Amino acid sequence: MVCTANDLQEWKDFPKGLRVLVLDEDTTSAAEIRSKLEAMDYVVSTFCNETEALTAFSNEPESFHLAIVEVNSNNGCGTFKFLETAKELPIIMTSNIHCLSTMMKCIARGAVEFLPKPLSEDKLRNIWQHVVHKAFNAGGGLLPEPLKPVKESIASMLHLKLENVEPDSKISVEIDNLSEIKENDQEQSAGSDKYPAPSTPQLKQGARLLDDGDCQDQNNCSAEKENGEQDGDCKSVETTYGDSAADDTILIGETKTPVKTMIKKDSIDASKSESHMSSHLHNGNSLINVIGGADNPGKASGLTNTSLSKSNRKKMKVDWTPELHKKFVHAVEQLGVDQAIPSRILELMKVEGLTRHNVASHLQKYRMHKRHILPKEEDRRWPRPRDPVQKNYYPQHPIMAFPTYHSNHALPVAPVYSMWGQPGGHPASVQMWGPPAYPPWQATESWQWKPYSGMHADAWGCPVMPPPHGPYASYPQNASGFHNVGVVDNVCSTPQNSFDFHPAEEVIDKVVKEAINKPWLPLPLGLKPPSTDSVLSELSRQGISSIPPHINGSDSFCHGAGSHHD
DNA sequence: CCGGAAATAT
DNA sequence: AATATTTCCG
Repeated sequence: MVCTANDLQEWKDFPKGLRVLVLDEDTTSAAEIRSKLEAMDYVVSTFCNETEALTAFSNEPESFHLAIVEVNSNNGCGTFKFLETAKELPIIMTSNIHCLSTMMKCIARGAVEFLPKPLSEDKLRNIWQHVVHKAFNAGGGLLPEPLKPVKESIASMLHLKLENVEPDSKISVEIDNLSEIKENDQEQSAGSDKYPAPSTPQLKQGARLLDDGDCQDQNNCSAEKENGEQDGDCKSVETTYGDSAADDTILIGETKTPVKTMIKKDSIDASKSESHMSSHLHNGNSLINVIGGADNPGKASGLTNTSLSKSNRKKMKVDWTPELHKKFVHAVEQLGVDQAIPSRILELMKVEGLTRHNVASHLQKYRMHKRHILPKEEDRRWPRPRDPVQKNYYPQHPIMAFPTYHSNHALPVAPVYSMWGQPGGHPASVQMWGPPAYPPWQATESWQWKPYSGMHADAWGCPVMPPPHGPYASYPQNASGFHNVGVVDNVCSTPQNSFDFHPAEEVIDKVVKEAINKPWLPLPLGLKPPSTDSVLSELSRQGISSIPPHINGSDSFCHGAGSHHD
Protein backbone atom coordinates (compact mmCIF):
# COMPACT_ATOMS: atom_id res chain seq x y z
CA MET A 1 0.00 0.00 0.00
CA VAL A 2 1.12 3.38 -0.73
CA CYS A 3 0.02 4.84 2.42
CA THR A 4 0.52 3.23 5.65
CA ALA A 5 -1.26 4.30 8.67
CA ASN A 6 1.72 6.25 9.66
CA ASP A 7 1.91 8.03 6.46
CA LEU A 8 -1.61 8.95 6.82
CA GLN A 9 -1.16 10.16 10.22
CA GLU A 10 1.22 12.64 8.89
CA TRP A 11 -1.42 14.05 6.80
CA LYS A 12 -3.22 15.03 9.79
CA ASP A 13 -3.78 18.50 8.67
CA PHE A 14 -4.93 17.16 5.47
CA PRO A 15 -5.17 19.90 3.02
CA LYS A 16 -1.63 20.77 3.55
CA GLY A 17 0.67 19.03 1.29
CA LEU A 18 -1.88 18.49 -1.33
CA ARG A 19 -0.14 18.38 -4.62
CA VAL A 20 -1.45 20.76 -7.12
CA LEU A 21 -0.60 20.93 -10.71
CA VAL A 22 -0.90 24.34 -12.17
CA LEU A 23 -1.02 24.79 -15.85
CA ASP A 24 -1.02 28.31 -17.02
CA GLU A 25 0.55 29.66 -20.11
CA ASP A 26 1.06 32.91 -18.48
CA THR A 27 4.17 32.44 -16.49
CA THR A 28 3.49 35.38 -14.34
CA SER A 29 0.12 34.16 -13.49
CA ALA A 30 1.44 30.72 -12.89
CA ALA A 31 3.99 32.01 -10.50
CA GLU A 32 1.43 34.00 -8.74
CA ILE A 33 -0.83 31.11 -8.27
CA ARG A 34 2.02 29.03 -7.17
CA SER A 35 3.08 31.37 -4.51
CA LYS A 36 -0.38 31.70 -3.19
CA LEU A 37 -0.85 28.02 -3.09
CA GLU A 38 2.43 27.46 -1.47
CA ALA A 39 1.60 29.93 1.14
CA MET A 40 -1.19 27.62 2.00
CA ASP A 41 1.09 24.70 2.19
CA TYR A 42 0.04 23.17 -0.97
CA VAL A 43 2.71 21.57 -3.02
CA VAL A 44 2.70 23.09 -6.39
CA SER A 45 4.04 22.18 -9.73
CA THR A 46 3.63 24.73 -12.39
CA PHE A 47 3.63 24.21 -16.06
CA CYS A 48 3.36 26.63 -18.82
CA ASN A 49 2.51 24.34 -21.56
CA GLU A 50 0.13 21.59 -21.57
CA THR A 51 2.34 19.05 -23.15
CA GLU A 52 4.72 19.26 -20.31
CA ALA A 53 1.95 19.10 -17.89
CA LEU A 54 0.48 16.09 -19.51
CA THR A 55 3.78 14.39 -19.63
CA ALA A 56 4.44 15.07 -16.05
CA PHE A 57 1.09 13.84 -15.11
CA SER A 58 1.23 10.69 -17.11
CA ASN A 59 4.64 9.92 -15.78
CA GLU A 60 3.65 10.28 -12.26
CA PRO A 61 -0.02 10.55 -11.90
CA GLU A 62 0.22 9.96 -8.26
CA SER A 63 2.17 13.12 -7.89
CA PHE A 64 -0.83 15.22 -8.25
CA HIS A 65 -4.06 15.43 -6.48
CA LEU A 66 -5.55 18.32 -8.21
CA ALA A 67 -4.99 20.52 -11.19
CA ILE A 68 -5.66 24.09 -11.91
CA VAL A 69 -5.71 24.72 -15.56
CA GLU A 70 -5.91 27.98 -17.30
CA VAL A 71 -7.91 28.50 -20.40
CA ASN A 72 -7.43 31.29 -22.77
CA SER A 73 -8.70 32.06 -26.16
CA ASN A 74 -5.65 30.67 -27.77
CA ASN A 75 -5.30 27.46 -26.06
CA GLY A 76 -8.83 26.42 -25.72
CA CYS A 77 -8.36 23.17 -27.48
CA GLY A 78 -5.08 22.47 -25.95
CA THR A 79 -6.02 22.84 -22.41
CA PHE A 80 -9.14 21.01 -22.87
CA LYS A 81 -6.95 18.26 -23.89
CA PHE A 82 -5.50 18.23 -20.49
CA LEU A 83 -8.86 18.44 -18.99
CA GLU A 84 -10.03 15.58 -20.98
CA THR A 85 -6.99 13.55 -20.48
CA ALA A 86 -6.37 13.82 -16.84
CA LYS A 87 -9.74 12.68 -15.86
CA GLU A 88 -8.53 11.15 -12.71
CA LEU A 89 -7.75 14.50 -11.36
CA PRO A 90 -10.18 16.98 -10.17
CA ILE A 91 -9.45 19.86 -12.42
CA ILE A 92 -10.29 23.39 -11.76
CA MET A 93 -10.38 25.59 -14.74
CA THR A 94 -9.48 29.15 -14.53
CA SER A 95 -9.42 31.92 -17.01
CA ASN A 96 -9.56 35.54 -17.72
CA ILE A 97 -12.37 34.75 -19.96
CA HIS A 98 -15.41 35.03 -17.90
CA CYS A 99 -17.95 34.15 -20.39
CA LEU A 100 -20.63 31.82 -19.54
CA SER A 101 -20.19 29.55 -22.39
CA THR A 102 -16.59 28.96 -21.68
CA MET A 103 -17.22 28.24 -18.13
CA MET A 104 -19.92 25.83 -18.83
CA LYS A 105 -17.97 24.03 -21.37
CA CYS A 106 -15.26 23.53 -18.91
CA ILE A 107 -17.66 22.10 -16.48
CA ALA A 108 -19.31 20.05 -19.07
CA ARG A 109 -16.03 18.55 -19.94
CA GLY A 110 -15.49 17.49 -16.47
CA ALA A 111 -13.88 20.32 -14.70
CA VAL A 112 -14.91 20.40 -11.15
CA GLU A 113 -15.02 24.09 -11.06
CA PHE A 114 -14.34 27.20 -12.95
CA LEU A 115 -12.65 30.01 -11.20
CA PRO A 116 -12.38 33.27 -12.96
CA LYS A 117 -9.15 35.01 -12.62
CA PRO A 118 -7.68 36.49 -10.72
CA LEU A 119 -7.34 33.69 -8.32
CA SER A 120 -7.42 35.06 -4.92
CA GLU A 121 -6.34 33.25 -1.88
CA ASP A 122 -9.84 32.72 -0.93
CA LYS A 123 -10.63 31.03 -4.08
CA LEU A 124 -7.66 28.85 -3.79
CA ARG A 125 -7.84 27.98 -0.22
CA ASN A 126 -10.59 25.56 -0.57
CA ILE A 127 -9.70 23.73 -3.61
CA TRP A 128 -8.84 20.76 -1.55
CA GLN A 129 -12.48 20.14 -1.16
CA HIS A 130 -12.67 18.97 -4.65
CA VAL A 131 -10.10 16.42 -3.94
CA VAL A 132 -11.98 15.10 -1.05
CA HIS A 133 -15.20 15.13 -2.79
CA LYS A 134 -13.92 13.43 -5.79
CA ALA A 135 -12.00 10.94 -3.81
CA PHE A 136 -15.10 9.87 -2.11
CA ASN A 137 -17.34 9.99 -4.98
CA ALA A 138 -15.24 8.22 -7.43
CA GLY A 139 -16.39 4.76 -7.99
CA GLY A 140 -15.11 2.12 -5.75
CA GLY A 141 -12.76 0.20 -7.86
CA LEU A 142 -12.27 2.97 -10.25
CA LEU A 143 -10.72 5.24 -7.84
CA PRO A 144 -8.09 7.07 -9.69
CA GLU A 145 -4.61 6.58 -8.55
CA PRO A 146 -3.89 10.06 -7.47
CA LEU A 147 -6.83 10.20 -5.25
CA LYS A 148 -6.51 6.92 -3.62
CA PRO A 149 -4.08 7.99 -0.99
CA VAL A 150 -6.18 10.93 -0.26
CA LYS A 151 -9.19 8.92 0.26
CA GLU A 152 -7.46 6.42 2.36
CA SER A 153 -5.88 9.07 4.33
CA ILE A 154 -9.06 10.74 5.03
CA ALA A 155 -10.79 7.57 5.72
CA SER A 156 -8.12 6.76 8.12
CA MET A 157 -8.38 10.04 9.79
CA LEU A 158 -11.94 9.39 10.35
CA HIS A 159 -11.52 5.85 11.37
CA LEU A 160 -13.73 5.20 8.55
CA LYS A 161 -12.95 2.04 6.88
CA LEU A 162 -13.86 1.73 3.34
CA GLU A 163 -14.77 -1.56 2.11
CA ASN A 164 -12.40 -1.66 -0.68
CA VAL A 165 -9.69 -0.67 1.60
CA GLU A 166 -10.28 -2.95 4.41
CA PRO A 167 -12.86 -5.50 3.69
CA ASP A 168 -12.69 -6.48 7.19
CA SER A 169 -14.99 -5.77 9.92
CA LYS A 170 -17.73 -3.41 10.19
CA ILE A 171 -17.09 0.06 9.35
CA SER A 172 -17.40 2.61 11.87
CA VAL A 173 -17.41 6.25 11.80
CA GLU A 174 -16.70 7.99 14.88
CA ILE A 175 -18.20 11.26 15.03
CA ASP A 176 -16.75 12.97 17.87
CA ASN A 177 -18.53 16.09 18.20
CA LEU A 178 -20.83 16.42 15.41
CA SER A 179 -23.66 18.48 16.31
CA GLU A 180 -26.91 17.42 15.12
CA ILE A 181 -26.88 15.98 11.82
CA LYS A 182 -30.02 15.90 10.00
CA GLU A 183 -30.56 13.60 7.27
CA ASN A 184 -30.00 14.99 3.99
CA ASP A 185 -30.77 13.54 0.81
CA GLN A 186 -29.44 15.43 -1.95
CA GLU A 187 -29.76 14.92 -5.48
CA GLN A 188 -29.29 16.70 -8.59
CA SER A 189 -30.09 15.44 -11.91
CA ALA A 190 -27.78 12.71 -11.24
CA GLY A 191 -26.03 12.00 -14.33
CA SER A 192 -22.60 13.24 -14.15
CA ASP A 193 -20.48 10.31 -13.80
CA LYS A 194 -17.81 12.77 -13.39
CA TYR A 195 -19.03 14.14 -10.22
CA PRO A 196 -21.68 11.89 -9.12
CA ALA A 197 -24.22 13.47 -7.06
CA PRO A 198 -24.24 12.03 -3.71
CA SER A 199 -26.96 9.80 -2.76
CA THR A 200 -29.30 8.91 -5.36
CA PRO A 201 -30.43 6.02 -3.51
CA GLN A 202 -32.03 3.96 -6.07
CA LEU A 203 -30.46 1.02 -4.59
CA LYS A 204 -32.23 -1.82 -3.21
CA GLN A 205 -32.09 -2.69 0.31
CA GLY A 206 -28.72 -3.38 1.61
CA ALA A 207 -27.62 -0.30 -0.02
CA ARG A 208 -27.58 1.38 3.20
CA LEU A 209 -27.05 -0.29 6.36
CA LEU A 210 -27.21 1.11 9.67
CA ASP A 211 -25.07 -0.95 11.71
CA ASP A 212 -25.55 -0.59 15.25
CA GLY A 213 -22.92 -1.96 17.37
CA ASP A 214 -23.18 -0.01 20.45
CA CYS A 215 -26.73 0.30 21.15
CA GLN A 216 -26.72 1.61 24.57
CA ASP A 217 -29.25 4.18 24.18
CA GLN A 218 -32.38 3.49 22.46
CA ASN A 219 -31.67 3.80 18.92
CA ASN A 220 -34.37 4.05 16.54
CA CYS A 221 -33.13 2.91 13.34
CA SER A 222 -35.32 2.90 10.47
CA ALA A 223 -34.29 1.73 7.19
CA GLU A 224 -36.62 1.88 4.42
CA LYS A 225 -36.39 0.50 1.08
CA GLU A 226 -38.28 1.60 -1.77
CA ASN A 227 -39.93 -0.34 -4.37
CA GLY A 228 -40.41 1.63 -7.30
CA GLU A 229 -43.81 1.68 -8.70
CA GLN A 230 -46.17 4.38 -8.26
CA ASP A 231 -49.15 2.25 -8.51
CA GLY A 232 -47.92 -0.22 -6.15
CA ASP A 233 -50.36 -0.96 -3.52
CA CYS A 234 -48.20 -1.72 -0.69
CA LYS A 235 -47.45 1.66 0.40
CA SER A 236 -46.72 2.37 3.83
CA VAL A 237 -45.78 5.33 5.69
CA GLU A 238 -42.51 5.97 7.03
CA THR A 239 -42.96 6.41 10.59
CA THR A 240 -40.62 7.05 13.26
CA TYR A 241 -40.65 6.17 16.77
CA GLY A 242 -39.96 7.87 19.81
CA ASP A 243 -38.59 11.21 19.86
CA SER A 244 -36.03 12.97 18.04
CA ALA A 245 -34.91 15.11 20.77
CA ALA A 246 -31.39 14.66 19.82
CA ASP A 247 -31.67 12.58 16.85
CA ASP A 248 -28.72 11.93 14.79
CA THR A 249 -29.61 11.05 11.44
CA ILE A 250 -26.78 10.24 9.33
CA LEU A 251 -26.91 9.35 5.85
CA ILE A 252 -24.00 8.07 4.11
CA GLY A 253 -24.29 8.83 0.54
CA GLU A 254 -22.36 6.25 -1.16
CA THR A 255 -22.28 6.40 -4.79
CA LYS A 256 -20.72 3.29 -5.84
CA THR A 257 -18.81 2.37 -2.88
CA PRO A 258 -21.10 0.94 -0.40
CA VAL A 259 -20.01 2.24 2.83
CA LYS A 260 -21.50 0.75 5.80
CA THR A 261 -21.36 2.92 8.64
CA MET A 262 -21.93 2.62 12.16
CA ILE A 263 -22.44 5.67 14.02
CA LYS A 264 -21.37 5.69 17.45
CA LYS A 265 -22.65 8.40 19.42
CA ASP A 266 -21.27 9.06 22.70
CA SER A 267 -24.08 8.90 24.99
CA ILE A 268 -24.23 12.46 25.84
CA ASP A 269 -27.49 12.91 27.44
CA ALA A 270 -28.27 9.41 28.12
CA SER A 271 -31.17 10.57 30.04
CA LYS A 272 -33.25 11.66 27.24
CA SER A 273 -31.31 11.66 24.13
CA GLU A 274 -32.25 9.01 21.82
CA SER A 275 -30.19 8.41 18.89
CA HIS A 276 -32.48 8.20 16.13
CA MET A 277 -31.19 7.27 12.88
CA SER A 278 -33.27 7.18 9.91
CA SER A 279 -32.55 7.53 6.39
CA HIS A 280 -35.14 9.22 4.50
CA LEU A 281 -35.36 8.25 1.01
CA HIS A 282 -38.04 10.03 -0.65
CA ASN A 283 -37.72 8.45 -3.88
CA GLY A 284 -40.31 5.90 -4.10
CA ASN A 285 -43.82 6.11 -3.14
CA SER A 286 -43.78 3.26 -0.93
CA LEU A 287 -41.64 3.30 1.97
CA ILE A 288 -41.33 0.35 4.05
CA ASN A 289 -40.26 1.12 7.37
CA VAL A 290 -38.49 -1.12 9.62
CA ILE A 291 -38.44 -0.21 13.12
CA GLY A 292 -36.69 -1.24 16.14
CA GLY A 293 -33.21 -1.57 14.97
CA ALA A 294 -31.09 -2.05 12.01
CA ASP A 295 -31.45 -5.24 10.33
CA ASN A 296 -28.52 -6.76 8.85
CA PRO A 297 -29.17 -8.82 5.87
CA GLY A 298 -26.34 -10.87 4.75
CA LYS A 299 -23.85 -9.39 6.95
CA ALA A 300 -22.08 -11.36 9.48
CA SER A 301 -21.96 -8.63 11.87
CA GLY A 302 -23.71 -10.61 14.40
CA LEU A 303 -26.02 -7.94 15.25
CA THR A 304 -29.32 -9.21 14.40
CA ASN A 305 -31.86 -7.04 15.76
CA THR A 306 -34.95 -8.00 17.39
CA SER A 307 -37.88 -8.99 15.40
CA LEU A 308 -39.67 -6.06 14.22
CA SER A 309 -41.78 -7.03 11.37
CA LYS A 310 -44.43 -7.26 13.90
CA SER A 311 -46.49 -4.28 14.30
CA ASN A 312 -44.88 -2.43 16.96
CA ARG A 313 -47.75 -0.51 18.02
CA LYS A 314 -46.13 2.40 19.43
CA LYS A 315 -47.00 5.78 18.38
CA MET A 316 -45.84 6.45 15.03
CA LYS A 317 -45.12 9.77 13.82
CA VAL A 318 -46.06 10.02 10.28
CA ASP A 319 -43.50 11.57 8.21
CA TRP A 320 -45.11 13.40 5.42
CA THR A 321 -42.61 12.90 2.80
CA PRO A 322 -43.05 14.66 -0.44
CA GLU A 323 -44.27 11.52 -2.00
CA LEU A 324 -46.75 10.95 0.65
CA HIS A 325 -47.88 14.45 0.44
CA LYS A 326 -48.14 14.16 -3.23
CA LYS A 327 -50.49 11.33 -2.87
CA PHE A 328 -52.38 13.29 -0.41
CA VAL A 329 -52.75 16.21 -2.70
CA HIS A 330 -53.65 14.02 -5.50
CA ALA A 331 -56.38 12.48 -3.51
CA VAL A 332 -57.65 15.80 -2.43
CA GLU A 333 -57.74 17.12 -5.88
CA GLN A 334 -59.35 14.07 -7.13
CA LEU A 335 -62.06 14.38 -4.60
CA GLY A 336 -62.57 18.00 -4.94
CA VAL A 337 -62.75 20.43 -2.19
CA ASP A 338 -66.09 19.35 -1.08
CA GLN A 339 -65.45 15.72 -0.82
CA ALA A 340 -62.04 16.03 0.51
CA ILE A 341 -62.58 14.63 3.88
CA PRO A 342 -60.15 12.57 5.79
CA SER A 343 -61.75 9.25 5.34
CA ARG A 344 -62.03 9.53 1.64
CA ILE A 345 -58.64 10.88 1.27
CA LEU A 346 -57.31 8.11 3.29
CA GLU A 347 -59.02 5.68 1.07
CA LEU A 348 -57.66 7.10 -2.06
CA MET A 349 -54.25 7.31 -0.74
CA LYS A 350 -54.06 3.69 0.03
CA VAL A 351 -51.23 4.06 2.29
CA GLU A 352 -50.75 1.38 4.73
CA GLY A 353 -50.40 2.45 8.21
CA LEU A 354 -51.75 5.83 7.69
CA THR A 355 -54.63 6.63 9.87
CA ARG A 356 -57.49 8.84 9.34
CA HIS A 357 -56.27 11.01 12.07
CA ASN A 358 -53.08 11.52 10.32
CA VAL A 359 -54.84 12.57 7.26
CA ALA A 360 -57.16 14.80 9.12
CA SER A 361 -54.35 16.51 10.74
CA HIS A 362 -52.55 16.95 7.56
CA LEU A 363 -55.62 18.17 5.90
CA GLN A 364 -56.07 20.70 8.53
CA LYS A 365 -52.72 22.08 7.97
CA TYR A 366 -53.08 21.81 4.30
CA ARG A 367 -56.13 23.91 4.28
CA MET A 368 -54.69 26.36 6.62
CA HIS A 369 -51.67 26.91 4.58
CA LYS A 370 -53.59 27.00 1.45
CA ARG A 371 -55.57 29.86 2.71
CA HIS A 372 -52.59 31.74 3.69
CA ILE A 373 -50.87 31.19 0.53
CA LEU A 374 -53.58 31.78 -1.89
CA PRO A 375 -54.96 34.97 -0.67
CA LYS A 376 -58.09 34.98 -2.59
CA GLU A 377 -60.23 37.88 -2.08
CA GLU A 378 -61.44 36.76 1.23
CA ASP A 379 -58.12 36.48 2.68
CA ARG A 380 -57.20 40.01 2.26
CA ARG A 381 -58.76 41.06 5.42
CA TRP A 382 -56.08 39.21 7.13
CA PRO A 383 -53.52 41.74 6.52
CA ARG A 384 -50.51 39.76 7.15
CA PRO A 385 -48.72 41.91 9.59
CA ARG A 386 -45.92 39.57 9.09
CA ASP A 387 -42.52 40.29 8.01
CA PRO A 388 -41.58 43.40 9.71
CA VAL A 389 -38.25 42.56 8.38
CA GLN A 390 -39.09 42.59 4.78
CA LYS A 391 -36.99 39.80 3.73
CA ASN A 392 -36.29 39.95 0.13
CA TYR A 393 -37.98 36.99 -1.03
CA TYR A 394 -37.61 36.14 -4.52
CA PRO A 395 -39.79 38.48 -6.29
CA GLN A 396 -41.48 35.75 -8.10
CA HIS A 397 -39.44 36.24 -11.09
CA PRO A 398 -36.36 34.51 -11.93
CA ILE A 399 -33.08 35.71 -10.99
CA MET A 400 -30.56 36.33 -13.56
CA ALA A 401 -29.14 33.37 -15.10
CA PHE A 402 -25.88 33.98 -13.55
CA PRO A 403 -25.71 35.85 -10.43
CA THR A 404 -22.85 38.06 -11.22
CA TYR A 405 -21.24 35.08 -10.15
CA HIS A 406 -17.81 34.55 -9.15
CA SER A 407 -15.63 31.91 -7.87
CA ASN A 408 -17.93 30.47 -5.45
CA HIS A 409 -21.04 29.23 -6.89
CA ALA A 410 -23.19 30.34 -4.21
CA LEU A 411 -26.51 31.74 -4.72
CA PRO A 412 -27.84 34.21 -2.39
CA VAL A 413 -28.93 32.16 0.40
CA ALA A 414 -32.29 30.93 -0.27
CA PRO A 415 -35.00 31.59 2.13
CA VAL A 416 -36.07 28.78 4.16
CA TYR A 417 -38.32 26.74 2.13
CA SER A 418 -41.03 25.05 3.78
CA MET A 419 -43.17 22.48 2.33
CA TRP A 420 -46.07 24.70 2.69
CA GLY A 421 -44.89 27.20 0.30
CA GLN A 422 -43.54 30.61 0.33
CA PRO A 423 -44.45 32.99 2.98
CA GLY A 424 -44.68 35.63 0.40
CA GLY A 425 -47.37 33.76 -1.28
CA HIS A 426 -45.76 33.76 -4.60
CA PRO A 427 -45.71 30.77 -6.69
CA ALA A 428 -42.24 31.48 -7.72
CA SER A 429 -41.37 28.19 -6.44
CA VAL A 430 -44.23 26.16 -5.50
CA GLN A 431 -43.25 23.36 -3.39
CA MET A 432 -45.75 20.89 -2.73
CA TRP A 433 -48.83 22.61 -1.86
CA GLY A 434 -49.58 25.22 -4.28
CA PRO A 435 -50.48 24.55 -7.81
CA PRO A 436 -47.60 23.74 -9.97
CA ALA A 437 -46.02 26.77 -11.37
CA TYR A 438 -42.93 26.78 -13.39
CA PRO A 439 -41.30 23.66 -14.24
CA PRO A 440 -38.45 23.38 -11.96
CA TRP A 441 -35.26 23.56 -13.66
CA GLN A 442 -33.83 20.62 -12.06
CA ALA A 443 -35.45 17.49 -11.16
CA THR A 444 -37.27 17.87 -8.00
CA GLU A 445 -37.33 14.30 -7.24
CA SER A 446 -36.06 14.36 -3.84
CA TRP A 447 -36.07 17.73 -2.57
CA GLN A 448 -35.70 18.03 1.01
CA TRP A 449 -38.73 19.63 2.18
CA LYS A 450 -37.69 19.98 5.64
CA PRO A 451 -37.01 23.49 6.55
CA TYR A 452 -33.37 23.50 6.48
CA SER A 453 -31.66 26.70 6.54
CA GLY A 454 -29.99 28.40 3.75
CA MET A 455 -29.01 26.43 0.88
CA HIS A 456 -26.36 27.16 -1.48
CA ALA A 457 -27.21 25.72 -4.68
CA ASP A 458 -24.87 25.67 -7.46
CA ALA A 459 -25.47 28.92 -9.03
CA TRP A 460 -24.19 27.61 -12.18
CA GLY A 461 -26.89 25.28 -12.65
CA CYS A 462 -29.61 27.68 -11.99
CA PRO A 463 -30.25 29.75 -14.96
CA VAL A 464 -33.62 30.91 -14.17
CA MET A 465 -34.68 30.38 -10.76
CA PRO A 466 -33.38 29.58 -7.46
CA PRO A 467 -33.85 25.96 -7.05
CA PRO A 468 -36.40 25.84 -4.42
CA HIS A 469 -35.85 22.25 -4.20
CA GLY A 470 -32.29 22.84 -3.72
CA PRO A 471 -30.87 19.66 -4.76
CA TYR A 472 -28.67 19.92 -1.86
CA ALA A 473 -30.97 20.97 0.63
CA SER A 474 -29.32 20.53 3.73
CA TYR A 475 -26.54 21.50 5.79
CA PRO A 476 -26.71 20.29 9.18
CA GLN A 477 -27.97 23.30 10.71
CA ASN A 478 -25.22 23.94 13.00
CA ALA A 479 -22.85 21.37 12.07
CA SER A 480 -20.08 23.69 11.49
CA GLY A 481 -19.17 27.01 12.67
CA PHE A 482 -19.10 27.93 9.15
CA HIS A 483 -22.45 29.36 8.85
CA ASN A 484 -22.21 30.93 12.11
CA VAL A 485 -19.29 32.77 10.93
CA GLY A 486 -21.29 33.87 8.10
CA VAL A 487 -19.00 32.92 5.41
CA VAL A 488 -21.55 31.91 3.01
CA ASP A 489 -23.42 34.99 3.47
CA ASN A 490 -20.38 36.95 2.91
CA VAL A 491 -19.86 35.17 -0.22
CA CYS A 492 -23.14 36.17 -1.42
CA SER A 493 -22.85 39.70 -0.57
CA THR A 494 -19.59 40.09 -2.23
CA PRO A 495 -20.51 39.60 -5.73
CA GLN A 496 -17.51 40.75 -7.49
CA ASN A 497 -14.39 39.04 -6.75
CA SER A 498 -13.58 36.98 -3.90
CA PHE A 499 -15.10 37.48 -0.65
CA ASP A 500 -13.17 38.87 2.09
CA PHE A 501 -13.06 36.38 4.67
CA HIS A 502 -10.40 34.80 6.59
CA PRO A 503 -11.75 32.11 8.69
CA ALA A 504 -10.05 31.43 11.85
CA GLU A 505 -7.99 28.38 12.04
CA GLU A 506 -10.49 26.75 14.19
CA VAL A 507 -13.19 27.36 11.79
CA ILE A 508 -11.22 26.10 8.94
CA ASP A 509 -10.47 23.11 10.93
CA LYS A 510 -14.01 22.51 11.62
CA VAL A 511 -15.03 22.97 8.11
CA VAL A 512 -12.38 20.71 6.91
CA LYS A 513 -13.47 18.16 9.29
CA GLU A 514 -16.99 18.41 8.32
CA ALA A 515 -16.31 18.35 4.70
CA ILE A 516 -14.23 15.35 5.18
CA ASN A 517 -16.71 13.71 7.36
CA LYS A 518 -19.39 14.24 4.89
CA PRO A 519 -17.96 14.42 1.51
CA TRP A 520 -21.31 13.90 0.06
CA LEU A 521 -22.41 17.22 1.25
CA PRO A 522 -22.14 20.23 -0.83
CA LEU A 523 -18.89 21.85 -0.37
CA PRO A 524 -18.90 24.45 2.28
CA LEU A 525 -17.97 27.37 0.24
CA GLY A 526 -20.29 26.56 -2.47
CA LEU A 527 -17.50 25.14 -4.41
CA LYS A 528 -19.67 22.55 -5.74
CA PRO A 529 -19.82 22.76 -9.41
CA PRO A 530 -22.96 22.26 -11.27
CA SER A 531 -23.69 18.90 -12.47
CA THR A 532 -22.68 18.18 -15.93
CA ASP A 533 -26.25 17.65 -16.73
CA SER A 534 -27.08 21.07 -15.60
CA VAL A 535 -24.45 22.54 -17.72
CA LEU A 536 -25.39 20.60 -20.72
CA SER A 537 -28.90 21.53 -20.21
CA GLU A 538 -28.09 25.14 -20.04
CA LEU A 539 -25.87 24.94 -23.00
CA SER A 540 -28.62 23.41 -24.91
CA ARG A 541 -30.89 26.08 -23.75
CA GLN A 542 -28.57 28.48 -25.35
CA GLY A 543 -28.73 26.62 -28.50
CA ILE A 544 -25.67 24.58 -28.08
CA SER A 545 -27.10 21.21 -28.30
CA SER A 546 -24.00 19.34 -27.65
CA ILE A 547 -20.48 19.91 -26.84
CA PRO A 548 -18.34 19.62 -29.85
CA PRO A 549 -15.54 17.22 -29.45
CA HIS A 550 -13.28 20.13 -29.58
CA ILE A 551 -13.99 23.69 -29.31
CA ASN A 552 -13.77 25.46 -32.55
CA GLY A 553 -11.44 28.00 -31.36
CA SER A 554 -13.00 31.33 -31.63
CA ASP A 555 -16.22 30.43 -33.16
CA SER A 556 -18.02 28.98 -30.31
CA PHE A 557 -15.47 29.33 -27.75
CA CYS A 558 -16.47 32.49 -26.25
CA HIS A 559 -19.50 33.34 -28.14
CA GLY A 560 -20.87 29.96 -27.96
CA ALA A 561 -24.28 31.13 -27.17
CA GLY A 562 -24.67 32.38 -30.62
CA SER A 563 -25.98 29.64 -32.68
CA HIS A 564 -29.54 28.74 -32.43
CA HIS A 565 -30.98 25.54 -33.46
CA ASP A 566 -34.08 23.76 -32.56
C1' DC B 1 -68.08 7.56 14.80
C1' DC B 2 -66.78 11.56 11.80
C1' DG B 3 -65.00 16.15 10.64
C1' DG B 4 -63.04 20.15 12.01
C1' DA B 5 -60.54 23.10 14.89
C1' DA B 6 -58.05 24.03 18.94
C1' DA B 7 -54.88 22.48 22.28
C1' DT B 8 -50.71 19.95 23.02
C1' DA B 9 -46.62 17.68 22.19
C1' DT B 10 -42.11 17.00 20.13
C1' DA C 1 -40.86 27.63 14.59
C1' DA C 2 -42.93 24.04 12.30
C1' DT C 3 -45.31 19.96 12.21
C1' DA C 4 -47.72 16.00 13.97
C1' DT C 5 -50.81 14.22 17.56
C1' DT C 6 -54.40 14.49 20.81
C1' DT C 7 -58.33 16.40 22.56
C1' DC C 8 -62.65 18.60 22.32
C1' DC C 9 -66.97 19.91 20.36
C1' DG C 10 -71.08 19.63 17.41
